[in-house]
Amino acid sequence: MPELPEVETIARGLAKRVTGDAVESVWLGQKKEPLKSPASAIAATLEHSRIAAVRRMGKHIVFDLEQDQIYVARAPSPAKSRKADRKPKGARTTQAPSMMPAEAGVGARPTTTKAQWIVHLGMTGSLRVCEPETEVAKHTHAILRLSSGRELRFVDPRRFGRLSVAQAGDFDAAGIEPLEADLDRFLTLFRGRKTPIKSALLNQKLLRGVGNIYADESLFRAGLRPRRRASTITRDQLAKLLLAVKEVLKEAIALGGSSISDYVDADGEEGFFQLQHRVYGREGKPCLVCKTLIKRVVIAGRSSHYCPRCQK
DNA sequence: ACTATTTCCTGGATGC
DNA sequence: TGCATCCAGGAAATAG
Repeated sequence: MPELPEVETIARGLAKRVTGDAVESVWLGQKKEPLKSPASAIAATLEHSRIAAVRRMGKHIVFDLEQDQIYVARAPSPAKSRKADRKPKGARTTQAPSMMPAEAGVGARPTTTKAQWIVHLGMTGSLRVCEPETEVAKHTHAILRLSSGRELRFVDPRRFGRLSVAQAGDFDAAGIEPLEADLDRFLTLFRGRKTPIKSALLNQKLLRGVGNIYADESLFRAGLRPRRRASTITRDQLAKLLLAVKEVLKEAIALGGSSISDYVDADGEEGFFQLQHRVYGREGKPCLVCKTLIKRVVIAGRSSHYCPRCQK
């Protein structure tokens, strides 16, 4: 269940491995859930693009792409392009268009277009760099063939993950980055909100990147119960919460994230922050501070763990 | 405009 | 051993 620290770890690992590489061809599976943009748009944007950078925005992994245009194709009529988009079901692979230099026309100048490939891993999504001969895992939904000869594969059994493309600059995850938030901006997020603070922390339109584990851990460190109404929390308590959120996220990034279920980073390494969890997954166990048994309640459909004594 | 609840998915764990 | 049931959870959709 990749949250901000896991996504950060994965993005860093991928950046190390594929920055500067180019996408030669793309295969997309027939399952439609993982594709947020049309398959044709994803393939067209990725193919023949260089990966200029890989970074994290909230829980999204953003691949910054650059593509040299040899010539600017005449825009096809809408009806024609609609038809061209309708590909047969099953394996979809597009071939490189034959670009004859003559077609470029005299005086045509190469231009570079910039775009982005955006990956959300959902619960069980993973991106793997592997050799072409590696057996294709079950639930593989996308394979990018790279000019280095390797492949970048998107695997996601539960299909909560999402792939999309955007023109450069068009993609902007909602909410503020918790690690960049200052107190004033943090305070405005909760002003007048009657929702439980746990729900507010999970709301990506407010704060991006915090998920169930880090919400629970942050609330424990701040001494706040998950059900506390956001608007009833004092400025001082929110200041403490912001510090707790940043501290938890930074510590988790330093340890490579939390490995529960089968999370591993781009190198197949497990994270170690799960060993630092003080409340998450510890229902019925003694609080590490006061020995009171940790409670679990459901908020916004999520398991929420807290110490009834340390958190008010 | 907010807030709360339901839905989508599969694999692993549990119970009989 | 086998089969049914439940649970995990991010975010979009739906309902209130």
